[in-house]
Parts: sequence; C-alpha cells; structure tokens
Amino acid sequence: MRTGELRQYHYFLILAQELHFGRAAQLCFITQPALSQQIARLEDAVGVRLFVRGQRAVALTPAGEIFRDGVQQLFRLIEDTTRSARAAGGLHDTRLSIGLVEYASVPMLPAALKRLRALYPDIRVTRHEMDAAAQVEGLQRGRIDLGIAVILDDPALWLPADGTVLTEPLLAAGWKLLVRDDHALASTPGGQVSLEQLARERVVMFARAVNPSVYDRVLATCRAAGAAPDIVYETSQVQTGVQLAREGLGCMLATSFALPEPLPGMVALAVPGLAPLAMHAFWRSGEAQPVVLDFLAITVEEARRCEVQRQR
Amino acid sequence: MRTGELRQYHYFLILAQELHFGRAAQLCFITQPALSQQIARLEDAVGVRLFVRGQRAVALTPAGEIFRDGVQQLFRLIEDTTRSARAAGGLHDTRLSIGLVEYASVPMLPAALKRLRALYPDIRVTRHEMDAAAQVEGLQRGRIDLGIAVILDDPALWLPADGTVLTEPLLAAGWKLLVRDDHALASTPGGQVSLEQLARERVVMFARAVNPSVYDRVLATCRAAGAAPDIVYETSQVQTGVQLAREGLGCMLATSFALPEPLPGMVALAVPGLAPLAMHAFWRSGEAQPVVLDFLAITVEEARRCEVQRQR
DNA sequence: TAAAAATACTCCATAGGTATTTTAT
DNA sequence: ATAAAATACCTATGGAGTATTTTTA
Repeated sequence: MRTGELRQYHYFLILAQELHFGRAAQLCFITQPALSQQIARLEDAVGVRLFVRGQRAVALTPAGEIFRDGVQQLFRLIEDTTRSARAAGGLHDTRLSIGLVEYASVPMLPAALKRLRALYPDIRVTRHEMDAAAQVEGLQRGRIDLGIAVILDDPALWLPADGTVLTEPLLAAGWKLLVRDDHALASTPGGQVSLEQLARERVVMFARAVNPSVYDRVLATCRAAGAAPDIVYETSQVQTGVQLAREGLGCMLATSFALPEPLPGMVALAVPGLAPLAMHAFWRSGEAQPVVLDFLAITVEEARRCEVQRQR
Repeated sequence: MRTGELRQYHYFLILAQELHFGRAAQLCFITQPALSQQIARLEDAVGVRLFVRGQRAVALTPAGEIFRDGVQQLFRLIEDTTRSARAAGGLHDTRLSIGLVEYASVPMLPAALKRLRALYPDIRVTRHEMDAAAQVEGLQRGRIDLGIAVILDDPALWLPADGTVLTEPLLAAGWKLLVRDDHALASTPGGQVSLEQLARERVVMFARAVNPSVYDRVLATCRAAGAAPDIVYETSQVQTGVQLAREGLGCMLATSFALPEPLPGMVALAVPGLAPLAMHAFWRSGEAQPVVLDFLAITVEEARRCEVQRQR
C-alpha cells in the first residue's frame, strides 16, 4: 500500500499537536518549507487532506484526526516491539547515570525523564552534581553516560583532543538582574542594565563552588569594565537567592536557567554586558547503549520545546 | 526511541520470510550488499541481533521472531489507519479497470488481486481483454486504469509521444516448443530447437486474433530464416493447445507465460531463434488514484516473486 | 573451493536549506 | 500591511550500486 514514511508520520504528529507550520517545523528540527513539503507528500500518499490551512489557523480535518489516532498507536507499537525484541535479545537497559549542574534548573529535565521512563519503565537514573570539566572526565571514566553542563565558552574547548566526547547545544540564556518591582531600576527603559549600573547595586549571586569557571568569568568581565559588583550574598539554592531579592536585600544576578517562572512582584532586567550562558549536552562518541542515545535525543527535543515555548 | 525506518522494517519482513540475503534483496528490488547494510542498521537501532547468519542458512533469533510479529502488526496498522483516513476524507476506491492479454497466463495476477482485495475489501475489478495498442488507447481514454500486455519490441515504441502513459517491465520469457516426451525432438541435446527444425514440425499456435503483432512477428522471423512452420491449429485457449500437443497432433509453440506448470508427459524445448517476449505494465503518468498505484506496485512485486521463484 | 554475507568505494536521488512568492486577513 | 504557508531552486547526506574481500561448510 502506498503510505507515508515514519519521518512524515513523526512530523505529522508534531504538526497535529502544534497546529502551526512554523513552530512545528522548529520542533521537528527542520525549516517551515521542508515541513510543508513533507506534509504535502504525506497527504499525497494517503490521498486525502489531513489539515485545513487557514492563514491564522491550521486545523485537522476529520480524516486527519483519524489518522492522528492511528499514528499515535503506530509509534506505541514500534516502541513496544522494539522493547520486547531487546528484552528477548538479552539487552536490559537498567541504569543511566547523568551529570548535572544542579544549581541551574534544567528546564527540559522533568519532561525528558518522564518520557524516558515511558520508554524504559525499569530504568534507574542516577544524578551526579558536577561541572562541565568533571562531566567530561566522568564520561571518559565511565562514571556518567550523559552530561548536561552550563558553560560560557565554545564547548569544543572542554572536549578532550582524542574525540571521545561529543557535545550538542541545548539552550542559551542571557543574564538577568532580578529586582523588586519597586526598585529604582525596575522601570528602566528597554529593560536593560549596564555593567556600570550593576556595579552600583548590592548583588546576590550563585556560590562560586557551584560553577567556578562561570563565576570567575562573570566577575572578570565586570572588573574588565571597571565595574566590580558588590556581592552581598552567595547561595547554592536558587530559591534562597530569589527570596533574598524579593525581601529587598539586593538584586539577584542569574540566567533564565536558574529563574523559575513566573516571579510575582519581581522584574527581570537583561544585562547585555555579560555573555550569554549556554547549556550543552555531552556524551561519549562511541556510545552504543540505546537508552543513552534515546535520552540524548529526548533531551535535545525537549530543549527545543522549551525554546519554542518561550517565544510563543 | 531510537528505532528503524519503515523501509528497513519492510526489508526485514521479506528477509524473515526468505531467510536468504540474495533472494530477499531481489524481492526488495535492491542488491545484496544494500540489504546487508540496511539489516545491519536495523539491528544496530534495535540493539540486538535479529538474524543468525550461517553460511548455508540464515535464521531468526528469538528476538527476531518477536520483532517480526510486531512489524507485521505494524504494517497492518498502517494499512488500517490509511484506509480509515481515506474513508473519512471521502476517498472511496471502488473500481479498478485493468486491460489484459487473456491468452497469456499472467502468473502474478491471482496473488496480486488477492493482495489488492486485502487492502481494498470493497474494490470491484473489471478485466478487459485487449492487446498493448488497445491498452495504451484505453488508458488515454480512461477505459482502463492499468494494462498488462505482452510485447516483443521495446515498450517505448507503444507509448504515445506526449508522455501520458508510462511502462515498466514485469517478466520476460523465451519461446518454448512443447512436445510429447516420446517425440523425436524430446531428447535433443541442450533442450534447444532451431528454426529449421521447427519448420519441419506440425505446429499448434495461439490464434492470430489474440495478439496480431506478436503472431505476425513470430512468423516473419521464421520466414526470414527461410523456415515457415506448418501451423496445423490455432487456438485462443492455452489448455486446448496443450491438449492437442499431448495427443500428438503437433508441437505447441508458446512462451512460458502461456504454459502451466507442471506438464506431465511433455517436454519444453527452448527456441533461441525467436526473440523473448516481455510482459509490461502500462499506466497513466498522471495517475493519482491510490488504488491504481498500489495495484501497480503489488503487480511489480509479485512479478519479481515469480522470477525469484523460478530460479530457486 | 564455492556459496553467501560483509566490506570498501562511488554515485545520485531526495530531504532539507535559502530565497521568494502567494494568500488571506 | 502582515503573518503564514506554498513554491522555486540549490545543496548535501545517505541509500544503493559495483567490485571486492571474508567466512565457513
């Protein structure tokens, strides 16, 4: 029977969820024209229109709804079949060890872990607090299978020369200064704060031990601009820092990685003078464990979902 | 989840059926190395071996058997889903009209029609007796949706210049002289008969009306070789011709297309002096009806299956 | 040693990218 | 006028081909 391809089914499901070609394309990691093409091909193969295209709205046709239900079943069946075959073949994925920067909220992690558990019900996940350098070493020594780190530089600088570790960007986030909405800076036009303005504030920051390299680089940047901030408090607990800022003890300097949404009574101002932070995934280049590769793929997907969410 | 592609699943099913990379590759319409690669990729994605490779035997592993069951379900699900969506979209494939040369047994047709009915339970198939020229005209006029014709020449010669009709070879077959096993020629070394030898025999042949162009070309070839056969009987019924030959009335000249297997008490001798016949499919280049494209694909597949069968 | 599968390369079809146009509000 | 999808055209990845090697009955 003339049918579509798995790739097309996957794209179809995402579009059926988003009902917007542009956003769905981002979640598919392709461009909008590419998605248009693949959906057109799929509709061609099935023989009927699956979506109604309005200019401000995309909707599923009745045929599309039926098709969606079938395609969802389809992917469940593929997962079940693969899992059964693996079990019959003696392949048991029971452990996954990941390295994390705990201070940063890794926004895609809860969703990623949930999806992982759906795929591997018996998986045991171990989390290890470690920074990028420790993660790369941990990967090489086999202590962890996947690392998620927050870095300032080109991730290539962290990789070993022998090419045994690979990396992929997950998210990027600029620095924010979190102030009470009655603070003088709260109504700054453009919502931006310069390093000079920052230097005049009492600042709450993450503890150096959390991520020494990032901490040092931030302060170095400020000093280079002749504007060393007055750090009145350091904490390894995000919530503590937010609380201190809310109480008016100072302003909290952090990236959106660390900031929960929403923050009632607070204003987040951009600090363009500080280079954005990037969250990267790290893993062994020779990785063969399906569970690790799956979790990597899921994490990348969920990171993209966070990005798309933010710009909606 | 890291899984295979539909193409790989399809190849896998065929290999699981054939248990022989070479033959399976033919049925997949790819070469043996390409099949090896795709199966290796699939095993890589699933994470376990699906086949045990012996040199004289390929077998499914326990994991492979489980996987096969799941993949079979998978394709059933895809078919069901597509069918439901089509129905919901108002696409009803209820009629399929095919043009055939009835005299030739079209060996893949029963299996193809059976598979078609599995995909389209409500289909109504109409068969029209017509030769290649009539089929091409029938396609253009919309009288038929698919033609299966037996021709001697390059099929391109039959196509209209405007490119509205396409063609694809299905099978090829050389001419055979069917004689009783007590006939003088039956023990010819090499099992071959020259045109000169043919000219000395009393020959049973298909009626000119069945396929005038082929009939005329065969006789023209013989005459050009100075060896016009003595045609004692013409029939439009294969079975009649075989019966006449069996009764010793003469030898039957036909291609394997027309000859049922097996033929007890008879010997089929090759006639290398006559160019092989080819069976081709014809269809409209702009064809959009899924049922027609599906039936075309099924027919091509089943034709290949006939070929592979023959060489086993 | 011979049959069958795996490997090493080469090539090309097609998925995807960029730029642009069309469409409907 | 603008947001969104479709279309045109180009590029490059990976599936498939050819040639060859490896494997083991």
